[in-house]
Amino acid sequence: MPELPEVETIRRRLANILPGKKIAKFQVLKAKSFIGQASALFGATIVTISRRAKILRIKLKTDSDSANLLIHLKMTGQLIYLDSTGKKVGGGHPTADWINQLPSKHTRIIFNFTDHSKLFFNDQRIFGWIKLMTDREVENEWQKYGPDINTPHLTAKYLSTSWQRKKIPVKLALMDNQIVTGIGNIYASEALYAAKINPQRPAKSLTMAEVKNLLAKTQAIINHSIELGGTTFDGSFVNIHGFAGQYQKQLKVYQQDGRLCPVCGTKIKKVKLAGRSTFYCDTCQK
DNA sequence: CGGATTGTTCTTCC
DNA sequence: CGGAAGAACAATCC
Repeated sequence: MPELPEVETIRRRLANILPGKKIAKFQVLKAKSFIGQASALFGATIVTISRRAKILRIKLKTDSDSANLLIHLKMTGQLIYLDSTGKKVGGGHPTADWINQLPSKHTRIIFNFTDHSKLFFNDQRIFGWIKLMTDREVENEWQKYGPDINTPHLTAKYLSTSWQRKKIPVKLALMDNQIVTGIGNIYASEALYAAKINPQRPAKSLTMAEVKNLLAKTQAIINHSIELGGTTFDGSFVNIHGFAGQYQKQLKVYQQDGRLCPVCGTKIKKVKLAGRSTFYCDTCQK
C-alpha cells in the first residue's frame, strides 16, 4: 500500500546500500513485471536512488551509456534486500516468516549483484512494474506529475488555483497526481481529519485559509510518517529488510470506523468516494 | 460466494 | 474539449 512515506522509507535504505553495486544477473520471473531489455542491464553499476511521486528511480551507469530503472510498487509491491550471506540486515519490527524464504511465490524480479547480495521485487497482485528508461524518457515521465506534497516551496495558492474549478470531493482532488503527488487513500483521510475538513466537500468550496491549513497538516503528517518508517497493515508494507512501519499507531480515522473520535468522542464514519473507503468525523470535520 | 483491499490508467459519458 | 464517473488490472482474504 505504499504512498509517499512508504516509498521514501524504502528509498532511504536503498540509498545507503545500493550505490556502487554492479548487476551480475537480472532475473525476470514474471514478464509482465518488467518493461525493457533485461540484457541491457548486465554489468551496469548503480549510481543513485531517488524518488518522484511514488516512483523510485535507480540511476545506472553502463560502459557506454546511462540508464534508469523506474520502480512502481502500486498496491502490493515490495523490495527486499539480502546481503551476501543471504541474511536480511537492519533493525525494526519483524513481520512474517516468508521473508526468510526468498524467492517467494510472489517474487517477480531478482537483482543479483556481483558481491552476491540480492534485491527481490515481490508483488502479489502484479500491478507494480520495473521499467528501463533513458534519461530523456524519465524526464518525460516526470512531466505527467504535479509537485510532491512534501516539496518545501509548494504553496496553498497553487493548490487553491488548481482546485478552483473542481467540483469533485476535496479528498479526490488531494489524491489527483496531476495536481500534487504522494497522497494516497490513507493519508488523504488523515490529512482532512487533521485540517477539520469534510472529505466530501467540493474542492472549489475551500477557502484559502482552509487550503493553507490543509497543506500544512498534510505535509506534517507525511513527514511524521516518514520519520516512523511508514504505515503497515497486516504486514503488507515492509521496508527492504522486511520490517513494518510504525505510523499505523498514529492513525486517527483511517480504518477506525466505529471507534470514537479522539477529539469529540463521535463515532468515526466510513463512506465511499470514487469506490474508495473514506473515514472522517462528522462532528469535527465541516 | 459476495465484498473488500493499498494505485493508476483507460474508457465512456455528458 | 475537459471534467467526472466507473471499470479494469490480479490475487487474495474474510
